Amino acid sequence: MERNTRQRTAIRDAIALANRPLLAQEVLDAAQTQVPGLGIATVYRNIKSLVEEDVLQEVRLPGDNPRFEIAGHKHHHHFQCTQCLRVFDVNACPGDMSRLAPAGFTVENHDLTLYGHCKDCAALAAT
Amino acid sequence: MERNTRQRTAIRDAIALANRPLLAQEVLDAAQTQVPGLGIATVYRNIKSLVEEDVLQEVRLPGDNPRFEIAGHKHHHHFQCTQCLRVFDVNACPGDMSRLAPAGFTVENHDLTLYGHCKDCAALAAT
DNA sequence: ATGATAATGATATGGCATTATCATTCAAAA
DNA sequence: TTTTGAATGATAATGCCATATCATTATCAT
Repeated sequence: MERNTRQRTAIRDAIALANRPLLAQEVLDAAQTQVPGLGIATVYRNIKSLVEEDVLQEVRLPGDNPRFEIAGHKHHHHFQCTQCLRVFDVNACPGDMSRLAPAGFTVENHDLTLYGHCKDCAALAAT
Repeated sequence: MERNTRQRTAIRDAIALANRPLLAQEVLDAAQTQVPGLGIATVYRNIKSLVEEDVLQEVRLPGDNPRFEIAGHKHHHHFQCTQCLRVFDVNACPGDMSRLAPAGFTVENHDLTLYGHCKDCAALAAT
């Protein structure tokens, strides 16, 4: 992955513009609007190299396949809409979690996932 | 699954005694101490029916296969040791998460996973 | 204790995400 | 513009978890 191809650019841009973590399939769908013939293998290849280059970072949610977002965001969490299943960033954190763990356990990190209805789906449900 | 077999009992007991969520493979390992010839297919079959009967409930952690614990516990979260990879219950919760979500989003539920060293691994690391 | 049949164990199969293969295309250095 | 090999796209192969299959075993109502 040393050359700048239309495909690679479309993949990186699709993830950057989405502003939320995308599944490999979502990346393919989004990037195909720029490069119609784009193949899924190219998506996986470029995601992998972009993660190795720290341009992207992997986001894992319980029970789901990996999603990818632009790396470098400060500590944050995620929200998954139970309706459309899309995942969004949550730029907030309840704070220190050390006190929650049982005695003798040391807490180094944490993951928080919120579930509910996203703005779009909540608006639809309200009608 | 209408008969009480040694296998079914061993599987349910193994999960109950572990007092933490177990992977199918961990259930097999634990239950085989009671029923040496136990097969993995029987573990999957019984876990499935015990979940349908609400005796067990599934626990999903980011990036991991399903684990299973006795159902009916009150709202709680989980801790995964980054050393031994075992998962433990955390009987605590930071509380209401509604305020964390972006405007327009409604929060109905949440999952929290703590990462660090469990009591056993922390003790070993301290030596 | 016996018989009907549910459950088991070994293993083949399925499902699905990801990776490997390879002929072809195309980026970019000269 | 030519050249070269990295990247692509189509698809086969892989890996892993879970389920299906089926001959055998064992539960439990009678």
